[in-house]
Amino acid sequence: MIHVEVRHPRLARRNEHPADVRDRLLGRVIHRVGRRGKFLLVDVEGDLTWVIHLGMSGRIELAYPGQLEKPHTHVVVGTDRGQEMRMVDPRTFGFMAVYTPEELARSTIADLGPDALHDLPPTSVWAQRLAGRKVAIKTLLLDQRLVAGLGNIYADEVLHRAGIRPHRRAGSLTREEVNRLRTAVRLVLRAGLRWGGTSLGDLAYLLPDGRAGGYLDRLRAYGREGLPCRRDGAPIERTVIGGRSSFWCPQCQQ
DNA sequence: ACCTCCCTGGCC
DNA sequence: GGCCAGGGAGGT
Repeated sequence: MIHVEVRHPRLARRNEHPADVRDRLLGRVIHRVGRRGKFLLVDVEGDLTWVIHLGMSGRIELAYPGQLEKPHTHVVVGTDRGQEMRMVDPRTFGFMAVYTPEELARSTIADLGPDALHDLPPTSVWAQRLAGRKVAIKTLLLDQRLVAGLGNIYADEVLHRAGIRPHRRAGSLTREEVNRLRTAVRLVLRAGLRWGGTSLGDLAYLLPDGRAGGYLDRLRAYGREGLPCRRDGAPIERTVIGGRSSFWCPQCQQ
């Protein structure tokens, strides 16, 4: 059984009535915790789905009541087991929502694509969905409706691994390139997980035990403007695509 | 298929 | 002071 205290109403903004987050979860039992892409999906007693997204700067901590709270602790979830879950989010781009089945079906969660790690579509499906599209492939990789889970860092890493320029029109990719892209998604995400994810300089993201993830030192493109490409030594370039910084190698990415 | 906005904090 | 930042939605 849980009880929720939402201290910053902005984090409950996705519910029509922000108080629903507290009221609908009060005294309920959690049945199952799942994930699709970057969305945490929790099945709650009473046919409710509790959706949690960390946005850019959100993190979840476990603590015991009374332990010193970090700044920007905006939601506290108490349990009958003593431990509490705290959502800390300086920029408040994260959110929590509690949906009925009807609300869930109307929400953007319903449009989420297959999870990039566990339900990666076959190359033929990728090819179909890319065909005729004029949008930059980088933009499409970030569109969670195609495949759910890639963010700005991993999109750049995937494109570097696949040897494809981020500005390429999605529809211009050959079957061979689509296949390389799909393979790269698996490789890059698994490597990222194996190394504990990408903790950047600000250490906003850390592993649950407080250590920094080690993938930053293994990045091949993201954040490496002017540094030598780890495949061929050419200096990595930075451009803006769809409003997001994009890093790529002008030599090994076509 | 683009832009802008939502926020706070860190860095130059 | 201005610029930048792991994301996503909404409007043109």
